[in-house]
Amino acid sequence: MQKPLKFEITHRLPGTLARAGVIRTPHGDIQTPAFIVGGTNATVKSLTPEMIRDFGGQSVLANTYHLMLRPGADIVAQAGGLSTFMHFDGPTFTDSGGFQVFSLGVAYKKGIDAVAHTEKGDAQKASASAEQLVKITDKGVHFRSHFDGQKLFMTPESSMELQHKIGADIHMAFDECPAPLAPYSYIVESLSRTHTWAERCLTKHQDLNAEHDAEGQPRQALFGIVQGARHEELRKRSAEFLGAREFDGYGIGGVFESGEIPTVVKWTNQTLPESKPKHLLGMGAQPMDLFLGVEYGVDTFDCVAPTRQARNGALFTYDGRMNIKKQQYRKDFTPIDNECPCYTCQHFTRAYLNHLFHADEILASTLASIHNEYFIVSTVDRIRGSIKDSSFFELKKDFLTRYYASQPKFLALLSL
RNA sequence: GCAGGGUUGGUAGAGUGGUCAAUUACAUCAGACUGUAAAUCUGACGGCGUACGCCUACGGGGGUUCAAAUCCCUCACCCUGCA
Repeated sequence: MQKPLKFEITHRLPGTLARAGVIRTPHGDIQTPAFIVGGTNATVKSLTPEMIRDFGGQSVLANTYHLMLRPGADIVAQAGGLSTFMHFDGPTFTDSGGFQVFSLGVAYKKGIDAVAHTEKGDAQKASASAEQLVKITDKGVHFRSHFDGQKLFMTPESSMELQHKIGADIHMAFDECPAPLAPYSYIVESLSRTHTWAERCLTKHQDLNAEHDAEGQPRQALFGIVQGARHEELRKRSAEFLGAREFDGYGIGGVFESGEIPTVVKWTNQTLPESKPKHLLGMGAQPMDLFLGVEYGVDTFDCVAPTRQARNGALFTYDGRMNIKKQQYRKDFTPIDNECPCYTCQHFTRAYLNHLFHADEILASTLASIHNEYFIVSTVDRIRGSIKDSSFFELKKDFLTRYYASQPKFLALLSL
C-alpha cells in the first residue's frame, strides 16, 4: 500500500524549527520551504501555467467550495482532474471550503481585517447584526451560494468527496475557521467541532483512497488543520489531537497577524510530529511572514495577496511595497525593481505599468502578477537556500531591514 | 432676419426661488488588501482652516426678492426649424 506523499527533510537549522526538504507527490516534487501559488478557481488569476512555471511556481492551491459551485466537481473529474483541467502538470492542493465558513460567515461584507482587529465588543456586535451566508451546525455547514443564493450543505464527508473528485494531490480537512476575537468559550466549542470533523474527514478520505486503490488510481493525501486561535493551550491541544492521527501533513489555520507567527505557529509546530509537512494557510502577503514562518517550522505557504495586490497596483520591491498607479511613476522609465530578474522587470518600465493600470488594460494584471509572484516565490527559494548553507539569519536580517526600512513599527517587532 | 432650444464644478449630466459648494457617473488623487464574495473596496475631490466656519462660484452684465444655479431684462456664443 503506497503512501500518497513522501516528505524528506534534508537540512535543519539548529536552534530553530526551520528545515528544508522535499515533498514527493504523484505530480512531482515540491522543494521546501515553498510558496504555493493561489489558484482558487483552478486558475492563477491572469496567468497561464507556463507563466507560473516561468516565475518558479512549483505548485498551485485551488478551492473546493469555489469549484463545487463552478464548474462543479464532477466536471473537473470528467476533465481528468484538476491538473489536467487547468493544464498545470505540477503538484496541486485543494483547500476544503473551511475558510469560506469564515469569509462568507462572520467576515462577510466586513473583510478579514475588520473581524481580526476591531475591538472585541464591536466585532461581536457587528457579527450579530450582519448578513451572513453561512450557518454552522455540528453536522456541517449550510452555505448560501454567493453567486445565486442557492442553498448548499457541506459536511466533512462531502468536502472529502468533492476533493477526491477534483483530484488534487493534497487535500485539506474541512474545518471551521473561527473569528479570532470570538469569545474563548466559542473557540473551544469550535475547536472541538473541527477535531470531530477532522476524524470524519480522515475516515471518509481513507474510504475514498481504498476506492482509488481498487481502481488502480494514485492515492491522494490529506492534511489535518490545526486551529485554536491565539490561545497557546488550544493550539497545543489541537496539535496533539491531530498529530496523533494518520494525516499526511498539517495545515495551520485561523486568522492572525504576521507578528503572531513566533507564538501561534511555534506552539503548533513544536507540538505536531516533526516528520510531517506543515502548511501555513493563507499567509505570505509580506516578506516577514515567510521568514518567520520558516523559522518556526513552516514548509509550505499559500496566499492570494501577491496576485490580488498585483491586480490592484501594489507591487513588491526589495525596498518595500509601491503603488504603481501613483502619478510619480508616470515618467519613470526604470523597472519596478532594478534588481529583479523577472519577466516583467526585464522588459517593462514603471511608466508602462502605470499606463496599463490607468488605461485599465488586462495586461497590467498579468505583468504585475508575474512580478509579485516572482518576488514572493523567489524569496522563499532564497530562504530555502539559506537553510541549506546556514545563512538564514544573515539573509533574514539583510532582507527585512531593507524591506521595512521605512516601517520602524515592523522592524521593532522583528528585533533584528 | 423671425421662432424655438441651450450655456452648471476636469468631463458628461441632474437640479428650475430657500433644505445647493450644488444628485450621479466618469476622470483624478490617496489608502487598504494574508486558506480570493475581489481587474475589488474605502476616503478625498472650488479656495483657506484641524474644526464650528469664512470666501468665491452654475456663460458676461444688470434687475426682482428677506433669499436666485433657479424669476425678469440685456449681451455673447452654440443648436434646430422657417426665410
